[in-house]
Amino acid sequence: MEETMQQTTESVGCHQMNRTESEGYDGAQTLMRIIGENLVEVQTGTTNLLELILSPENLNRSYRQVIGNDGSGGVDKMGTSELLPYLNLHKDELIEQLQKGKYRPNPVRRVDIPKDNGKARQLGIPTVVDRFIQQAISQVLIPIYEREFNDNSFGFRPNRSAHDALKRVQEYADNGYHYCINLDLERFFDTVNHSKLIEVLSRTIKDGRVISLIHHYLKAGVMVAHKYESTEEGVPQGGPLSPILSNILLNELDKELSRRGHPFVRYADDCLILVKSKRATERVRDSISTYLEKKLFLKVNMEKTIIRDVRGMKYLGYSFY
DNA sequence: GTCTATGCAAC
RNA sequence: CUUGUUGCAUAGAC
Repeated sequence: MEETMQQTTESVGCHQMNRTESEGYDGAQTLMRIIGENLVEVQTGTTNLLELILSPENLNRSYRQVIGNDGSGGVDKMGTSELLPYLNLHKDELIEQLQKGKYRPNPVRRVDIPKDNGKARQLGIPTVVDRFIQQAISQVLIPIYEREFNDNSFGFRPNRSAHDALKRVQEYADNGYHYCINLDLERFFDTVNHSKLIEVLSRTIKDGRVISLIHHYLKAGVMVAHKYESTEEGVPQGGPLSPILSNILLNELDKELSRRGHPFVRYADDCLILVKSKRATERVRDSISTYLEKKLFLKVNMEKTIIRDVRGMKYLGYSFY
């Protein structure tokens, strides 16, 4: 075990780019330190973001996260156990391709899993190497976007739990917001509009190479029973990068709700809008639905979008009473 | 405070 | 070869 970790540090942490571009490498090191220690001062407009993603520290963290997540209880860790040998052989080539914008992600693997309600959830599972790279991207985007995200957004974010979200709903309810609209976005992950997401990303991320890499991940396609299918929309359910991408897009919804003065609580795609009067509920529901469809290109499921008194409302697995 | 390992939950 | 992010709990090592 300890030997494996030692190997890890050497293989993933070893940096061949250091020889050819020591200046860029040192810059990345510095940026890494700034992001880690002081979120406020990092310049998101940097064009050095890719170097930050490919820095040894970030890649090491990414490796350990990907390995650690696999159910390594004992028997089945075949997928991730192959990552270290692969990186030992190909990491220089991999990093070079990523730097030159030549890297092409592999299609995701389609796996259907049954949901509670009997329907199937379609997972899109990237290869271990792509999970590794996506994790590295995610780790750099998280501190950048944590500053931009809304205080009422709770899903997929560090130091924020579903319980925190419920407490926030309770606070609003106690302050006179007795009615709520529970928006249901139809197959949200599968219907994310690539152009819109890239547009929103580009406002903050100024390193075109990173934008391009993420775009390639969105378009990587999917293998369904040994047949390739292109992906024109959606983010893969199962990619390490997908949670933050979903929050980046839905942060636009948060901003719109704030602009209109509507209190809300959002956990991933599960959004609760709170209003004081019953009469306002349908008007708000309809205008926000129009916004989601026209501006964010997301479909609202009107049948499953429920309006009711907060008391008795079921949210994030709990009921209010 | 950092880090391993189980287990549960939300989406 | 059922993936992912996040949170909580328990045990243990510094």
